Amino acid sequence: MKPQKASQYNHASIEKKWQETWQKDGVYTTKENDKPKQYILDMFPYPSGEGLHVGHPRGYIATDVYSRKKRMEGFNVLHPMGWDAFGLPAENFAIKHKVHPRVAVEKNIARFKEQLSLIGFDYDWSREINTTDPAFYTWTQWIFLQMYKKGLAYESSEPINWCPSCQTGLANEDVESDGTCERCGTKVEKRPMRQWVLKITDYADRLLNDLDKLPKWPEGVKEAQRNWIGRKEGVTISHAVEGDDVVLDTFSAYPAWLFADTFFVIAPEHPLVQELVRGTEQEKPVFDFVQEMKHVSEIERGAANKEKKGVFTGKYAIDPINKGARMPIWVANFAMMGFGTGIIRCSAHDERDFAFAKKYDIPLKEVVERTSDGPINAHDNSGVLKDSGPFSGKEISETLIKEMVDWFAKEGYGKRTVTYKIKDWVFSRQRYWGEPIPIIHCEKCGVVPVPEKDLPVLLPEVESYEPTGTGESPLAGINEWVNVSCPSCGGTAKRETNTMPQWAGSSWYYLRYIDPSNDNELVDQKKEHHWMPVDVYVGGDHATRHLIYARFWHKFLFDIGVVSQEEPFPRLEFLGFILAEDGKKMSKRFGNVVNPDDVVKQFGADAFRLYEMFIGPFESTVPWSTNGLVGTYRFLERVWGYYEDIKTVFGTVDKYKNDYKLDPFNKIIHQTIKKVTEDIESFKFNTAVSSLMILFNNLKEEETDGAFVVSGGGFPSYENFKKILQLLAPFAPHITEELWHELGEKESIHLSQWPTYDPQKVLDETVTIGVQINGKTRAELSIRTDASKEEMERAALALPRIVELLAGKSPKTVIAVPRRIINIVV
RNA sequence: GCUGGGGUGGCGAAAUUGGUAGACGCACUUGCCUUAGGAGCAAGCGGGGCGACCCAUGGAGGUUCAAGUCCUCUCCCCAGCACCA
Repeated sequence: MKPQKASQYNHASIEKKWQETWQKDGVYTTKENDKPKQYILDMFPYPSGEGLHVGHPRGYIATDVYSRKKRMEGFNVLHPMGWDAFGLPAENFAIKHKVHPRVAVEKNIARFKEQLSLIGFDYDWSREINTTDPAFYTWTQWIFLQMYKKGLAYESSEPINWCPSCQTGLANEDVESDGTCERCGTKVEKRPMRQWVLKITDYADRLLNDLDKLPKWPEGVKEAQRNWIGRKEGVTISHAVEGDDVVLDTFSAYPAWLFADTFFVIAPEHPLVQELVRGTEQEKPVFDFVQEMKHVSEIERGAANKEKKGVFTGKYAIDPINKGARMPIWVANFAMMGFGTGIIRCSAHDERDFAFAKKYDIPLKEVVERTSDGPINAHDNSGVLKDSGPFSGKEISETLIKEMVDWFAKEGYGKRTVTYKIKDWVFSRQRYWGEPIPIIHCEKCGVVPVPEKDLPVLLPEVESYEPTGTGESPLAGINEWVNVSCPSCGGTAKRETNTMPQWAGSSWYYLRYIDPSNDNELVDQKKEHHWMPVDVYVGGDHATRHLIYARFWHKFLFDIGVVSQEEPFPRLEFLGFILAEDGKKMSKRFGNVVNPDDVVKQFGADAFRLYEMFIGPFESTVPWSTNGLVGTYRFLERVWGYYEDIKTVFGTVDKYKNDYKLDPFNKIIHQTIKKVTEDIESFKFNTAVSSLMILFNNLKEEETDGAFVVSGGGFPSYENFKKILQLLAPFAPHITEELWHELGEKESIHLSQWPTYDPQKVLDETVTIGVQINGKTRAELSIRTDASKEEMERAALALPRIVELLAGKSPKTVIAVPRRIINIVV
């Protein structure tokens, strides 16, 4: 019998002890040295008032495992953590509870840190950063000024998205596809107002093309960015209007139907509409329609099944393509000012246009043989063109579309044009809790940037954080802050009172960790060159927002010589969420939140960490299961119990170390070293954990046949047992540290050298393979790994079971694949 | 509608990238121990059949000695984008 003992595994005391020791000894402090570097980064959190639930730390645990392993492999590891603390939630909390947002943020950060510390992370807290720290945001403002100098930050008064609840303007990226505010779910309105805008469109092509240089990004994220950038090549065609000086421009990326187009529609808010109808008898009906449309938001108008409505302007445009044809011009709800030119050439082949034409009896022309009733849809790339000039008789294809674009441009029907879905980044917010935009408005000089020596422009104290709702930020009310003298002429001037959006700080924060106390420059060039790029960037969400903005800023910083690479994050690991046990999103609202503090208290940080890595593939969304966690807890109890057994059997560690010469588990240990090493590298943590479990299951079963035999189990050698602990150390840092020291080690296991495997020892000398007859497995064969095909065939045909089944029939062929399979075909 | 990712036991999932499908964990069943708290040990656990066997990776075809994996068609689920001109 194996010695039976109650487990002495006391996670609470072990974990507390080592967390304190690691901190005291500065085990995880990153110092500059000559070792090869690894910069491992989490998307830093927004410290909300709700605290963490068990879903949040999944990514942090992954980077923790990865960075611990890298450190043990001899890399100089930078694994920092910080806080993305500007933004609306803290401000709303502050308004509600009448405290300064800074106070709320400090409290939340303290709470987050406390929760994180219980889990035993290896963050280098000496590099902690906070986007609301003036020493940090001075550089956010500095980058803005550099963009301003390069003409990439400009003022605009175009109508922008306005959230009536948050009372601030928003970027397109902050609006959900159903037209609601990403923060609060309120319907977003269009509202003209003065704002600061960053010219991200200047970088659109590079942001798009360089995605191809990121092979280690998930395809889905890259595709989302491509869609968001939305680059389209096509032709812009200009049309003269009969009896008018007006020219109508239309854009087409799909010119297959240009010969079919018979009418125009213009967006109601298009300025040309007024010109077209001024003084005509259509002026009144058109004006009424435009007024009506003003009350309907663009998003509502865009709802897929919205009825098509419009009014005839009474005017005709001349079609240069179908020589001189007269095309009636309509104003219609389905044309959008924000898309293309706001004017559409319409044909029978577009579902929308078709429905509209039928409703108002507008003549149509078809350029494709029809096979069914109703519209022939654009973009299905099928059909043979007719009545289409030189393209008649040609089959529609992607190549033909490209040819047509070229032809229309070459023949002078239109100009080649590229359009983008991505719009310039609306960068001002009419709220308090953000970085002040470092600009001064002078009566005489106009817009004057704050001189760099005057940075940071500190966010002033204010009586009320309430948004004013007038399109001015609460800062506008602080006269002593707003009124300044112009840095250029000394005359009276006013500060810009808009603040930056939440995304500002996160667009460059990863550079700050490199040199967190550097107040002289954004980042020391030499250190930047040493640490960048980030080797692994881990996070979820933000496929298009943060990850596009950060790439944009980084490219800009590259252009002005501050950073040395064009892309900040060559490898991105996207993580899946953890749902509640009921399969729903974990949320206070559903009352299904599991708190990591409770889990850690009951089962310990190690079991929690191990479970979060074991729960499923890192990138997939999976439901939480406290029962599943019990499994990893039991596993750690077994690990602990295994050490207890060693002590019981050998008496002392010294005896185990010096007198025990057997090692029945050498092979599987080497196999596990290989598996765990490779799996951590490729973020396959679930199978790494499973291979460690398999290893321990085997340790139990193996028999030793010499001295120190415990009936029912043998032990690995002292050295090999330490290797096993090392493999487990990144996942379960506390229990392994404790046992490591129990085994007589003085240094931290986390600073020890990662075990390597001997490729020779990984190979089995025999394998069990399946023997199939006509592709169906009928027997098993245990054979030497290096057996030749002939040997395998002979051995398989000699198996009694096979002889019996063949019943004298001779096989047609035998396929023997060494170390894989034997298939006998009869 | 477009794009991306998926559909494998009761559940979370593995599968050497074309080679014995279901590793590992949970749940469950049986037995031992008789156990204070999600304890331990042994055995079992996709479905059907007493059986040798048969059927099984959303569905239907195909390629192959061999398909969860490759090809064609098709049906669902999740995410992002969408009256995109």
